Amino acid sequence: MKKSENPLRELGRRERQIVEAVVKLGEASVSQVLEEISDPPTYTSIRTMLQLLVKKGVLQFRDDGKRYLYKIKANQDTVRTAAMKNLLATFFPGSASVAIATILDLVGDRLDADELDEIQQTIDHAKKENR
Amino acid sequence: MKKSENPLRELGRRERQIVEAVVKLGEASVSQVLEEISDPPTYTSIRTMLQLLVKKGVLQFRDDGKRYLYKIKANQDTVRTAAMKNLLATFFPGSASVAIATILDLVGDRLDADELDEIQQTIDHAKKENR
DNA sequence: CAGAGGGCGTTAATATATTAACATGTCAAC
DNA sequence: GTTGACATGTTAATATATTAACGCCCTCTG
Repeated sequence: MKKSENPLRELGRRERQIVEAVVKLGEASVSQVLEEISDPPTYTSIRTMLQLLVKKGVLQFRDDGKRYLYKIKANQDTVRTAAMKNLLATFFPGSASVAIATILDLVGDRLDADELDEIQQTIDHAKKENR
Repeated sequence: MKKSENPLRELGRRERQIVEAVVKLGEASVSQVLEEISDPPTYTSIRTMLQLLVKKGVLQFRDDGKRYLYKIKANQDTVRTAAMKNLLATFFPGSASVAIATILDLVGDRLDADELDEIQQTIDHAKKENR
């Protein structure tokens, strides 16, 4: 099967939806994926897709007692970074600050002081790097 | 055709790729989309997809002399925000700071002082809001 | 132990996405 | 004025994604 820098971009609608569910859950059974999806097909269909995605090399699975648990094959961080990179290039070309503003806007209230501090530190760090 | 909060999520592989190209370019002709895509099919194929996407209500087009220019139908900001929201929920569940750190990491060197200041101001603003 | 619930393996049918051929039209250059 | 580049309209073939049926195997429970 074909290998890509960003396997997530090579997928169809449903495939993508399922992979995203798995990524979000970290590691998931068929049932969990089923619950995660808002407009799900049958249990069997999801299972077929998961198998297909394994065959394509996007997911991997392991035995957990009597059922399987699926997770993404590539490194989590790699996938995250690739996804963010793509998003920036597509929706926020050359304006990191706008992207960050959008995040802050989205997170809104649910942002506690600790997280804000973490972000502040990250910024400070970037400033030093850039000096 | 069906309408969705986030039309980008309803698309197949190629459809998505094409829409992303259009979004990135803001407004684009068939040729421009063709150039934007790394592994493009024929000119005619892209044209068919663009037409289909118009029929689906994802894109709109207008006459520009002898050719058409396509752009996304929904509001740009809405699309941006929806895309970011989805990315956060999927890849950075509950960790806005990690997402921001990832951005800063990605942007890296290409980040000039002005942009850093803008970001800083955004953070400051968020801090006040949150007090 | 019979039956229900839940899981997997295999295979097939269907829907949709994807690619592209063919016919036409326009404009600019030779 | 004829040719070539580039554009569109229409229609069809093909590939792929998507859905799901069917059969079998466990394990729990009445």
